[in-house]
Amino acid sequence: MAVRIRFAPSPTGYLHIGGARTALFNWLYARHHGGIFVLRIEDTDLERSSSEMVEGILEGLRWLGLAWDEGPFFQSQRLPLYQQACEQLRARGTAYPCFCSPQELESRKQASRESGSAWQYDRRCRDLSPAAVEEKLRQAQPHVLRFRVPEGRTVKFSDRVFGPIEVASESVEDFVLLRSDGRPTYHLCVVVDDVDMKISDVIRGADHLSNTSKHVLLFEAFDQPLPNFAHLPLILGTDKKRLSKRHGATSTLEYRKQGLLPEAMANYLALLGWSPGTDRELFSVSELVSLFDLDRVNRSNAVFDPAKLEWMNSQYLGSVAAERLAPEVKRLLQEAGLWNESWDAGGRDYFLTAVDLLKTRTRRLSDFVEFGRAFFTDDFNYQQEAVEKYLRPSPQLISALSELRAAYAGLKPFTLENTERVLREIADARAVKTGSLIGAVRLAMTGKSVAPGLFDVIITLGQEKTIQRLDRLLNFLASAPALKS
RNA sequence: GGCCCCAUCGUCUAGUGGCCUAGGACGCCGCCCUCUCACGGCGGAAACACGGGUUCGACUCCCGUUGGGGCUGCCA
Repeated sequence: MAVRIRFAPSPTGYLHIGGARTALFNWLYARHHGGIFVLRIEDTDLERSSSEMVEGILEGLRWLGLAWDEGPFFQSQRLPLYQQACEQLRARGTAYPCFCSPQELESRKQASRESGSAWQYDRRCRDLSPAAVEEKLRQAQPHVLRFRVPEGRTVKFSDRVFGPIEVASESVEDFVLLRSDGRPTYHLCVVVDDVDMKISDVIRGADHLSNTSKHVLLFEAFDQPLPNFAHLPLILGTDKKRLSKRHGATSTLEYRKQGLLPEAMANYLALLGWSPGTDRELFSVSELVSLFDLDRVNRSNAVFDPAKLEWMNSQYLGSVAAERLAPEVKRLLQEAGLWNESWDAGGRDYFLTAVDLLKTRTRRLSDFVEFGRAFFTDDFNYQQEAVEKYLRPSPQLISALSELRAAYAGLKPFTLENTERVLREIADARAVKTGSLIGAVRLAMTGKSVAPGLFDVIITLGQEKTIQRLDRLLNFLASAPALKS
């Protein structure tokens, strides 16, 4: 049987981490089995759905590289299909109109709660006489359509992750299929659509595990075979509560904004609830596709750990080619107003070298802008703590610096070896600790006490800029005698 | 409350009755490398929720307890 799977988000919220993981698992499963990945937007609750949310969800999926083969289909545009399905059920007697108003229901629910018993729809309208129903209908009494849950049944299905599940039909209530305004509900739509779209495997969050018994009953009512079900354990926040807006940046797109690489995100998400069974943790997307399958999906919920995600991102940042990072860094620099057009042309090599130097020291893309500022502009300040640490202006330091400046100005091949040799010689000759001199020069070059290897920085910046920056530091020292010594 | 599900280091996980004095990863701590930081390398602290069974033998199987999660909407 052809593998056809679907991701069916509801546009009542953004694509959060849990949704992204569900989408990823669906996508991986489809790719692994050479199947079709259908995207379906479940927007039957139109008050709470919005096109902005839809766009955000699509954007999130695109960012993660989860291309869909069919859709997006919108349930709001398939209403006739659901109406027709309802008529079918009605004709077969497996659905009935219910005239209880929300208020009535609420008060009865309240009453039963106060008496200490568990509430479930009391089926008051389940067995109204045909005449009574007709009369109420003629009076245009508002009503919903409910599913007639069979009695004395054990609903069974086998979940690919959770195994065999059995539920007594008594614990399933006569749920609503059609709202009083005629719009269908989720339970009806999923089943109708999964049948219509010939979905072979339903892979979704475990929050739907209990709902599945309703769906199984519906499939049966339509005389349709069950798809395979696979429920994914939920992703929880650090407080072990289900992930929600409350937990900060849970929108997937928010992570893009924070400088995450989509491949790192996908890699991290793949390992939440699934394991390849080996000690390896870093996988390319194509490796994930070939390794992934449902049989190694866990049953227990997982806590989302931002620290590990960030670590994984740093692994990708450090190992990926500078060319891959270039467009991302460019975007960030443009936003920061630091982008120089020449870096797309003659200055390309310089730009890529800078990216290479910085990438093992970054955990997020945004670090390129802050941590790497001195590579992209002359407009940087001397970090206060770096000044305090490396600029105790002793006569030796100052004369060593000016000697270095002079030596660098005349250095013929301005290479890594030469710049380092010269500096060390001067430090020795002036009885200045090499580390101190290096620290001071690093401050001159970057304004910071932390940076890539000094001589890498120097030869990347080039002779001219190196000298300019040494001059700037010398001026600073000359005009700042107030520094504590 | 009722129904369903889950339970290995703080977190993600490996483990499928003896290979476990429980392995890996993140985070944390120490050391090495070293011009700082990062990378990398080495080492350390850190877990089978509890109680009963079953078995020659349980992290692994069964039952119970506890804890956690989900559903219980004219949300999805």
